[in-house]
Amino acid sequence: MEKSERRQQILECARDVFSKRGYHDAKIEDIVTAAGVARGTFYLYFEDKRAVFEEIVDRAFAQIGMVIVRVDPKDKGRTLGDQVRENIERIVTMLLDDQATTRILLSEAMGVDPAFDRKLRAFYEIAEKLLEESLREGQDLGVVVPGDAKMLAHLTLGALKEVLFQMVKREAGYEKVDIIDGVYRFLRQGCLRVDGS
Amino acid sequence: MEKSERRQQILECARDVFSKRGYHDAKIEDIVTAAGVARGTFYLYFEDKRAVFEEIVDRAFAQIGMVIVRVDPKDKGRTLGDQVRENIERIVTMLLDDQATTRILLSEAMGVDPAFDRKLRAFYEIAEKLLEESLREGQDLGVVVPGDAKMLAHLTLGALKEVLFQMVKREAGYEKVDIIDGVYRFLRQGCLRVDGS
DNA sequence: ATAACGCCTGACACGGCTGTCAGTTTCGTG
DNA sequence: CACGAAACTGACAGCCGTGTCAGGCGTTAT
Repeated sequence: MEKSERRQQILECARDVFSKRGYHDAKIEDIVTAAGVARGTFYLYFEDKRAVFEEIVDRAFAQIGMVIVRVDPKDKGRTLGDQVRENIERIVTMLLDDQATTRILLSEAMGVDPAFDRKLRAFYEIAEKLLEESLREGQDLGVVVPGDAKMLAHLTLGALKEVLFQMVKREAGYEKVDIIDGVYRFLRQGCLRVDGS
Repeated sequence: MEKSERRQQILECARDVFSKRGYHDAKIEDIVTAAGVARGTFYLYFEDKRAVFEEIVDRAFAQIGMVIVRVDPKDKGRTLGDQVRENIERIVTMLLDDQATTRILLSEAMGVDPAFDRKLRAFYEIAEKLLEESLREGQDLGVVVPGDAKMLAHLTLGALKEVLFQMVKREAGYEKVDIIDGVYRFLRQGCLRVDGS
């Protein structure tokens, strides 16, 4: 078996094990057993446990980064709403496509170790800033409600994250299109229809 | 020092240590050092590490349970909107009041061990079911948008959780009232004002 | 004074997991 | 086939944190 091939195989097995057991409960032994190789082989391809984990997360982040497209108000072909919706669709599609990794991102990644936590936060902060800026632009254009853009970004991301988390954690069987639709409508109109303040 | 007093003291120190370092990175040594007692003393009051952690989480859940009040459509004194808002206010107040515990609940609790994870999920499921039912009632009354009530529950809880998480994780200085307001408005009207589907 | 009690102590044994490395097998090449 | 290189193996040493327990110390009762 070729070197890069084996590496990839171990990486995938590690991903599955992390996804199932969580970072701390995943033993190197589990990974190598899943991959059908000996303990030592693992260390030929990866520095240590944390290094594999980091690579899994890094790849996932890179993919997410690729998939987000800035909304363009001047695009005459598609409405702003469509563009937003398409972003949601691309993100959801990607995450549902590799559910094991998504499970890792959304529930196991935090609490690995302090240094790793910082790294994670740095990424989230970038994503968040991007969304926040977009929202602020949207406010100037009058397509986003006024108010603290940063908080709106948190609210939005939180809602999306939770639904996806539920989707991958329990194997709750939403259809992809239902998720996209549900999230989009929630962003457009919230959920309450009460009078008052 | 009295028994119950010491117990409480160790509990609080444990909470702080867990909050700062996360469950796995928190050593018994850290806890007893913080409490200014010897290693053995800890084990006079708690079965083991996991038992303290469980107690911290249990107490927090109990408190949350106390604080949620069912919305009553027949209440003539307060509108439904006010009642929802008051629920948000009570929850937010409680969680911001003990930020260390909130930090534990929102970021360290998952991934402790498989058995504990199940327990956590059970709780969330109850909270979720409660909200889901309320939303469904609301839909019958026409004060909640139509659509999958379970998904609306996830979206709502996710948005709330994320904002609180940001609040306690970074020491981002929102005012309590801003959070309550932000969340409430998000639930009432979402954030997008675009045309189309 | 001393016994009995409650509370506390910290050195230590134990177990589990990691990362290593000397040795083995497999592969490719002349 | 024979030889070197490359890939793999798994027993093992070392580490680290846990939970224990035999004993210490102060206080109250006799």
